[in-house]
This record gives sequence, C-alpha cells and structure tokens, in this order.
Amino acid sequence: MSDTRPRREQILDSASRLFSERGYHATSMRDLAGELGMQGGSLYAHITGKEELLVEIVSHASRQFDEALFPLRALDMGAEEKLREAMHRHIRVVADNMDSATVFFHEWKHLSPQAYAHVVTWRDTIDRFYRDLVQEGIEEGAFRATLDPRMTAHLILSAVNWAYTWYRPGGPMTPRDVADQYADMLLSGLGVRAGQEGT
Amino acid sequence: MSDTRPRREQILDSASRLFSERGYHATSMRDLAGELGMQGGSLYAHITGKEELLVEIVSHASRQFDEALFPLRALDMGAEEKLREAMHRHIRVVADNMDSATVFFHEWKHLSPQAYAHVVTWRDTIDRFYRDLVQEGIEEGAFRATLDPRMTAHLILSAVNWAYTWYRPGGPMTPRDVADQYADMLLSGLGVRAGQEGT
DNA sequence: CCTACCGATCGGTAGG
DNA sequence: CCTACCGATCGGTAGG
Repeated sequence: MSDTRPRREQILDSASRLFSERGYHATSMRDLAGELGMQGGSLYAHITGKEELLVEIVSHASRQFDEALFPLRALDMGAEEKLREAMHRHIRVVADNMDSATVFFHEWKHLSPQAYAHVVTWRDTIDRFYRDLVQEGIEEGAFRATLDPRMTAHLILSAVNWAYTWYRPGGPMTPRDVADQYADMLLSGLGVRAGQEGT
Repeated sequence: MSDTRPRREQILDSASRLFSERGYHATSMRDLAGELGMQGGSLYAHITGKEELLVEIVSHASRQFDEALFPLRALDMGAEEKLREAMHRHIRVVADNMDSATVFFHEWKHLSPQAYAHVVTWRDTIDRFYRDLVQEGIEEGAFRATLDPRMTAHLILSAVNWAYTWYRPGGPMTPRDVADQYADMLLSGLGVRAGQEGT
C-alpha cells in the first residue's frame, strides 16, 4: 500500500554510483545512507542487506542488455546492418547505465555463488548472440568465410563493452556515432588494401 | 644484506592473485598471510602497508606494457606490421600477467590520489602510442585516410585490453594467435565487400 | 616471524 | 526513519 518504490530506486541509484566509483566493499552502508540523508540502520527498512543491492544492480544491467539485443534475433535484416544495430544498442545500454555497467563488469565477482552462476550463464548467452550473428553473416555471404565466429564475437564484445571505460555521456559523440564508427572500421577494415587477406 | 627479495616477490604474487580473484578491499592481510603460511602481523616485516602492495602490482603491470610497446616507436616497420606487432606484445603482456592485469584494470581506483594520477597519465600515454601509430599509418598510405585516430585507438585498445576477461593461458591459443586473428580482422575487415566505405 | 593487542569500522539488529 | 548497540573483522603495532 505504502509507496516504497521511489525510495528503493533512490537507494539503488546511489548504490550504483558509489559502487562504481569506490567499489562494492569500499562502500559502507553508512556512506550510502549519508548520500540519502539518513542513518545507516535506516536503510534496512527498505532493503534486506547489502548484497541485495549488488544483485539488483547487476540483474538490472543484464536485463537492459537482454531487452536491447535479443529482439534483434527475429528481425529480417542483412548481417552487416544487424551487426551495426546490435553494436548501437549495446553501446547505448552502456552509455545510459554507465554506473551500473561499471558495477556489472567490476563487482560481479562479489556475488553469492548462486547469483554469480547466473552472470556466468548470462555471459555465455550474450557470447552466443554475437557468434550466431557472425555465423549468419558468413552463411548469407556478407562476412568473410574465413572468420572464426568465436574470435569475431570476442572482438565485437571487446569494442562495445570496453566503452564503459572511456565513453562520457553528454560528450560530443552519441552512442550511435560510436557504433557507426566502430561498425565502419570492423566491417571495412582499417587498411587501404582491404579485400585481400591478412598480411 | 639479508635476502628479503624472494619473500617480497612471493607476497606480491599472492597479493596479485587474491586481489584479482576477490578484489583489493575484500582481501584481508590475514587472507594474504595465510596463503604464505604466516600470521597477519608478520607481513609487516616485509612491507610497509597494504596499499604498497597495490601500488607495486599496478606499477609493475604498467611497466610491462611500457617495455613491450614503446621500443616499437623507433622501429622502421610498415604501419600494418607495426600494429600487428604492437597488438601481439600488448596481448602477451596481458596473457603473461593475467592476475596483475586484472588488478590493474579493476583496482586502480583504490590507489591514493598521487598513484591514481600516475595511472591516469599512463593511460594517456598508451592512448597516444596507438593514436600515433594510426596517424603514421594514414600518412604512409597504409590506413584509410577517413579514420579517426582517436576512435581507432579506442577500438584497438578495446580488443587487446578486454582479453583479460576471457583469455586463458595454457589454452589452445597463444597470444600471437589471438593478435594475428584480431589484426587480420581489423586490417581487412569482416565484410566481403571490404574496399568500399561504410554502409 | 609470532603473540597479543590496539582503535576503528564494518553489516546488521532491537526497540521505539 | 532514529538511537543505541551487537559481535566480527579490519589494518597495523609493540615487544620479543
């Protein structure tokens, strides 16, 4: 009946920011409470414990990625365009959730074994999403047949994930700018001699 | 006179592993001492404090990168080959120092302001190394003139740095295998239509 | 390198 | 949401 949702969301927002800036273990519940103008013990009227915060932040982040990427599977698009769109959406999730994305990449090792296993499974799913995308591209003749889908997926994921370390929302580049430049470089190659293999 | 060096190195090795697995703040000095079969207080016969360990691990890692990459500046090589060699060396440093590389990427935010500033400067230097490499490649006509050196450097750094999350030493792929595949993909592009720009 | 200890701080709870 | 408190653990030190 009582509207505790907004307060919970304030807590989660502050926790995301503090965990991303200082790390999970270096953030005390009193630090967090102070950000919200309350005493340490008062937090426990809204949450059951510190780890619940981490679990929710990580779950929320992985859900954002899922909701952005998985609908793409069903779309009837050329592989090049689909890769470009996937990278755009992926980078947009990172850009729109810089704090929780940072927590997601840095602090998931502190989850309980059960929640930890969830993240490992999730990572495999995202990996497979990009591997399948590459494989489809090869089969439809859009991507080079010599590509290793696993390594190609690693390369793509490197680009879109690493953005959490340098991207600054509000700067001159939108997520679409970044994705377009990355996709151009990945699809066409850096070299002027592109069209020939390797060295 | 007394040979404390090896013991210090054992401590640093164990600290690298524990900090990478559990994080800096979640690793207690007693955890660390236990790994080495001693009591918590005994560590302080060899080190001055916990942060000294983090500073040394991070400094060591950045030095490894410097020593691997900077000599390349002077070498007279084509840009494509130099990029390939830089990526190989960069990935080799990550692969040979998985623990300290992980600590380097995840825990540097816990450094004191002074050591923190050092890392920020270092990051700029590495960034400039790759930007210059790209710029030279453009000038010598090996790389497309339409490339943005800054974004290209981000893409390259994404690939070589992100390897810390998935590479497994002792697995089927050597650092050279990874670097060669990445360099092939980056230089020649994923698309079969490479040679034309963008979409 | 150990024993024994220090003050500080931690996450969390009781009772209101 | 606060006050007051709990046991546990932290990094580090003294003295040997």
